[in-house]
Formats: sequence, C-alpha cells, structure tokens
Amino acid sequence: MVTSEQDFLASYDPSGYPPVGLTVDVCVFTIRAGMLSVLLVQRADHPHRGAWALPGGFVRPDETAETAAARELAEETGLEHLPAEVHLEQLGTYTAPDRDPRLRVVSVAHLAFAPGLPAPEAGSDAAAARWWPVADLAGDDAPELAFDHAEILTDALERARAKLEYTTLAAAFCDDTFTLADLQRVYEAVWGTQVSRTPFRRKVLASPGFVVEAGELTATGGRPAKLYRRGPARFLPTPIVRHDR
Amino acid sequence: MVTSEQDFLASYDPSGYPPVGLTVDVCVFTIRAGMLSVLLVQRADHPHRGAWALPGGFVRPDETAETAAARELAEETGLEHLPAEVHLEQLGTYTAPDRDPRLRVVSVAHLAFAPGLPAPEAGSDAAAARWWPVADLAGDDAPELAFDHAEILTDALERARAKLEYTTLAAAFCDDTFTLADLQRVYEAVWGTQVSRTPFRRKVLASPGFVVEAGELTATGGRPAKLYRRGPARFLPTPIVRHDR
DNA sequence: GGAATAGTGTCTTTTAGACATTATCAA
DNA sequence: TTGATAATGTCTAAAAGACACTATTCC
Repeated sequence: MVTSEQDFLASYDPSGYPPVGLTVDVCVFTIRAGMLSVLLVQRADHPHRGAWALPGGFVRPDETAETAAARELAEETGLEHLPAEVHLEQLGTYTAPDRDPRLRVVSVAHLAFAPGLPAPEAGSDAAAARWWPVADLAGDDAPELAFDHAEILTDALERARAKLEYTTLAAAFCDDTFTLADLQRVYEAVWGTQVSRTPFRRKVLASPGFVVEAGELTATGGRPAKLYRRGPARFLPTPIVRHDR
Repeated sequence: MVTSEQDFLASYDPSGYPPVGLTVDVCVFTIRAGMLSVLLVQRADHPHRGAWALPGGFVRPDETAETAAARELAEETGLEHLPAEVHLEQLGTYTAPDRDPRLRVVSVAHLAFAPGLPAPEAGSDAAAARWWPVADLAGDDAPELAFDHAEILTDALERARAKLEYTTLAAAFCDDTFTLADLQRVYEAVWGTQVSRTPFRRKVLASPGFVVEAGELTATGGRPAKLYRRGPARFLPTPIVRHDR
C-alpha cells in the first residue's frame, strides 16, 4: 500500500511524480444592458486557438490562488487595482488529468461579481476580450469554449444564482448607490426570472444591514427613488427564494 | 507583463517554476454516540509529528482529486470500497505558499458524510487514527492540528451545517433505515441546537423524495416508529432553517 | 397502570404573494 | 394633464411555531 508519507518522500524526487501546473481561472460576472454577462478572452495560441476561454493564468510561487485570481482579474479588466466592491471567491478546483493536453494543469476556478466595468482590452495572450451575455453562450451560435471552461461556467452560474438567495452579494453588481428597483433587476438578470415587487422590497428592507439609505433621490422620468448603498451584512436572515417562472 | 501564455511555456521547462505537490485531505463526519465526530490521524513523522491531521495524501497521475479523496477515505476507514451512501464533495483548495514547510503543496480539501463506520485502523504513516467529537476540538485540552487543518475543519463544519438547511444530506448520516427522530437527532448533532418536532416532521414529510417509508417499524421502549429510507431528492423545496438557541 | 416514545390535531403568529392606492417627478 | 416610476397599504392564503392530545409499546 502506498501511504501518503511515502508519497511525500517521493515528491522530493522530481522524478517521483510528473510536474503539475497550478493555474487560476476567473469567471467574472457583471450586468450590462440588463443582461448577466461574463468576461471571456479569445485564445491566440494552441491549444484551443480561436476558442473563448475564462481569463486566467499561472499561480506564482509567492501567491495564493486568490491573490493570483485578483491579479489576473485586474490585468484582464485593465484596472490598476481591483475595486473594493468587487467580490471574489473560490469556486472549485478542476483536476481531470487530461484537461490540458500539454501537461497536468490543475485550475483553481474563482467566481467574481463586479458592477459595470470598462470594456476590456486584449492582452498579449488573447486575440480579443469581451463581455458575453450568458444567454448567448447556450444557443446554437454560441462560441466554443476552451478546455473545461463550459463546465466551470455552468458551475459558476449555479453558484451565483444560489448565492443571491441567502447572501447580500446582489449589491456587488450595483454601483456605489442604487435604487431598490436596480437591485431587483440584478436578481431578475441573474436568475432569469421575474421577481414580484412587494415581497422583494419588504424582504430587502427587513434584512438589517443589506442596504442603507444614501439620503439622495434619483432624478428620472417618474417619481424619484431613494438611493441606497451596500450595508455591512453579508448574509440574509431569511432567504429571498427564487421561483421557476 | 508576464502573460499566462508565457507562463505556460515556462512551465514546460521544469526549472521555470518550483515543483508543486498536489494532495487531497478529507474531512469525514459521522455521528457517534449522538455527537458529530470527525476522523483524524496522528502524524508519525515530521513535520507536525504527533499532531492530529485530516486523512489525505497525494493525487496520483491518473486520478482526479475526487477519485483520490475516495481512495484515501476508503483506505483510512479500512473499507474495501466506499459505501454508496457515503457523500463526498469538494470543499475547497488551500494554497498558502508556506502551508507545508517542505515544498509547495496545494491541497484540495473534501467533505464527506458517512453513517456509523467501524473504528479506523492506523496506517503506516499514522501513529493512530480515531473519531474525534468536534466539540472536543475546540476547548482547552483540544489536540493540536497539523498544517492548516484547523482552518479546513472550520470551513468544513460551516459547509456541513449550511448544507443540512437546503439539501437532503442529513440522511447520509443515517443507516439504511431510520426514523424521523433519528433524522432530527442528526440535525441537532450537526447544528448543536434543538430542533422543534412538529415543524421538522411536517417539513421532512412535505419535501417530496426526502424520505420514503420502508414499511417497517422499530421495536423500542415506546411506541414503534415508522422506518424510512433515503429518497431520490437532493435538494429541499424550502429550507429547514436553523436558529441560534 | 405508568413510563417512554411516536404521531396527530389545533391554535396563533408570522410571512408570502397579489393587487390596489397614493406619491412625485418630467414632458 | 398624462405617463411613468416609486412607495405604501391591505387583503388572503400559506407556513412556522408552540403545545396539547392521542397512540402504542415495554415494564
């Protein structure tokens, strides 16, 4: 029986195990034109040349996976520093031995929520970079996704949808100040369903620390709406449940 | 700017990056004597000699992390094959560069729920192996945990407690047949709180596919209870919420 | 019969959901 | 004034939670 201690000793010998590459991929969601969208880059090189992929890259020796994901995210979105309101969390790790044809690459996938961000620029490793509405990634003329990124995206979507139910993370999609209608539209965009107004407003306002009044009003075509900011709460006392339909 | 493609090329050269070890750790919970318990092994070698650790080991070249976790779990519990009712899922990946003093080791932690299992045997790499009530891992005479395993355990506990709210996984802690009182005791053991009977029973029986009647009765000191088996459902239509106190 | 445990009925309070009503702006 | 959007009030139905009551076994 091979024990883990023997494995450990074997690992001191570089020939004991084949090399393992450690990367991060980031599935960053934002809402653009009312649609849930994800940032993808088009690969300039083999393998999967021309296919669209989640932004990502290798974890450097002094980095944690999360640090590397934040760096990649800032680089790909062209920002000097990642804005504090961007939410970043680990999604899961993808370890199929043949997921990269060149060598064993293990990817720690991350999930990020961001308010409106500037249009991205292509890096030197990417032919192009753009926001894709997630609805456009399912149909017949959906682009091919590289590696196992379609699976990662599916998992990220499900995680994001579930997180809106019991956390305050929907506000991470909003600008610094926002109305309750803005927040409701986030839920509707992410879930792809209608949300009924009255229970939604009641629930949000009854959740301490979800939102706090900013003291200002919007100036739009209708009655001005109160503006809110993100509150300190991270979890909802009782969930906002989604319904099919 | 270092791009991920340059990183990829560098990784073909073994000297481009220091070697990365890929391991799994498994946080397997069961309920013994009414207490939520976790399997720990006592380390026989440095580093952290004598400290208690989560069972785990290296991922082999042909394995996924989940396959490796299932293998380690079966080995440590002394079982030939992992019983089908054991639930195993990925918890998260721990990547702090210095979490192992010998070389960079990235660990994909897993979470497992198991019904009553035999007392484990120590492997060749472990001085001892035993089930620890999680309540005994917090106090003053709690054992020292190796590496970052205390952090992993904390994350696993929180995940387990949350999962009972919206999934049917509590039944994974039960034997093949069980009573509703057994199931309620699972919730109470994992959450460490009281659960009130009437709403609990109503919720369980109103959740299609959570449990199905086995058609038999217990023969105990009181009125015989109906026995149930695990149903096909994996998620609850509405959550069973925990309350503090 | 009494203790112990399982199961059911019922009452009250809370919450969800639908919908009507009022409020405040711009054109 | 009209249209648009925000905010509030109200009614009904469903669910949660507490608790009492009944049922069935062993001693």
